[in-house]
Amino acid sequence: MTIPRLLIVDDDSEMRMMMVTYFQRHGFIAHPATSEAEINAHLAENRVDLILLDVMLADENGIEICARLRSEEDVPIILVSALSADHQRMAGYEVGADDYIAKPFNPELLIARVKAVLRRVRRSPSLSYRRATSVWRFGGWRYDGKRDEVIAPDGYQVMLSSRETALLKVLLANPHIPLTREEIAAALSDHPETDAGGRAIDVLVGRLRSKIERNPKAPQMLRTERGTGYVFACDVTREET
Amino acid sequence: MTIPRLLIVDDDSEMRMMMVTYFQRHGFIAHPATSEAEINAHLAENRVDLILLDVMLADENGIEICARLRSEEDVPIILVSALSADHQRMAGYEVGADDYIAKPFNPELLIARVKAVLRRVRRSPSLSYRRATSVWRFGGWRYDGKRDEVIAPDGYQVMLSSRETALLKVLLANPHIPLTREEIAAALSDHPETDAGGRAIDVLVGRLRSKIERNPKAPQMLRTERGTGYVFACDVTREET
DNA sequence: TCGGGTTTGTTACAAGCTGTTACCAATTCC
DNA sequence: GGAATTGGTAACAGCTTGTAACAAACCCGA
Repeated sequence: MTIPRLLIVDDDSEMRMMMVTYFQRHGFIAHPATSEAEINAHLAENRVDLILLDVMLADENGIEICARLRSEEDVPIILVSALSADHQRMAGYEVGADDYIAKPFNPELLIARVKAVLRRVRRSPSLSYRRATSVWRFGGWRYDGKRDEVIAPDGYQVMLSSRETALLKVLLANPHIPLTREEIAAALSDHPETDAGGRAIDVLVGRLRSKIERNPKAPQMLRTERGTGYVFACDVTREET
Repeated sequence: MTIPRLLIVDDDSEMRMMMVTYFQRHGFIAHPATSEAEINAHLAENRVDLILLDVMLADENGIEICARLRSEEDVPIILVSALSADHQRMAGYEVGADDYIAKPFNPELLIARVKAVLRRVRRSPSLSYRRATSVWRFGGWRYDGKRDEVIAPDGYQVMLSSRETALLKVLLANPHIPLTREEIAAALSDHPETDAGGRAIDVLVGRLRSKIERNPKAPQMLRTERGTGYVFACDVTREET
């Protein structure tokens, strides 16, 4: 039995890190996130068994995020919220949450409920959830997630390294959404903090550009958002297979 | 989608019948019960999708009943109780309950939570019993565990060494799950530590690739997860024989 | 028991991947 | 305009992986 992988989504950094370390101490693999973009970025590259989602994020609504995730994913979601009125709980269950836990919560009870949901899911010998990789199209390009093939508009295949592919997946999961280097690094690696300081992401972006941009000097798709990070300025369609 | 069948267990007859009729009005099939004996009798004759079990029965303990049921059945159980202290809830989750709802409860919320559990159950394909399945299929290939035969998509038989076969079996048992060299070594041998240091797994993987990959230089199934190990990126089905 | 073929692990080397650094260009801010 | 900040990228070094070649171990029939 593999170790359960959780994604902890909360915009209060203290609470977020508290939960992450608490779960890690109890034998889970736990990653932090703060926004829908980060969730998507993380799901694009990582296996996740369960998402603990705070309902009140800075300027996003956990209920809506939950609804959107559920409309395409099957990943278990437990909503966490200071709002404990019945109608608010109902709203959570209606968008497909597996459980709804009120803050403040008893940490042990939280773990028990997480385990209860995981137990139910784990019955099937299925693997951890990972965003369905099928075929993606963007600006004439084609990425086949199953074969890991990137096909240029002219039909030729382009070879990407695994890291470049991972970056591409993160970008495809967040078209038109500016991503900071930190967000990208967090989605790409299991040790988000180690990447701090270096220019690894910049170089990686440069390498991907050199392979998928017609003119890497004037990137059309993988654009720089000066002072912020990068944006994948390209419409993306996902094809079910 | 069939109509969910519930079993309502409560010794307070008014509460019991209230719940039964309430659920029936909301499109469920609901049967009443009052004791462990009745539960067993009902389970012996009927399909049940979920049991709503009151924790405090006349002279029986819902927690213990839940534990006993769980030890032999996989039926979802939601505990209902006037006891709402954290340690009492914990006790419920510990014996395998899927949820624990305090009395008095909001009926709508109860239905929402029942649905949440049922949704999860439906989704996960029913556990396939460990029958002696000996034929596996993966990406056009066929592996007959009984005869130890590996048949290529073109119908030709490929000869694998025993070690290669063992590796294949490990991979077939863990499709889509990244395995470290250590995990593979541990699964293959009884002396995991002896393999440390060497490149035995790498070479073994290379040899298997050369036999089952169409293009061993660009493996489709037995992929490398750089920095981690290997993944069998291939859907696997087991055939009953 | 011997002798050949087969299987398996080890080693060594080549190739490829990735992060870091350093330097330069572009942009922004006074 | 000039300084400061930010981003691009070439070059490099360290590390990981693939695999050929070799040797030891194993198997099996004569």
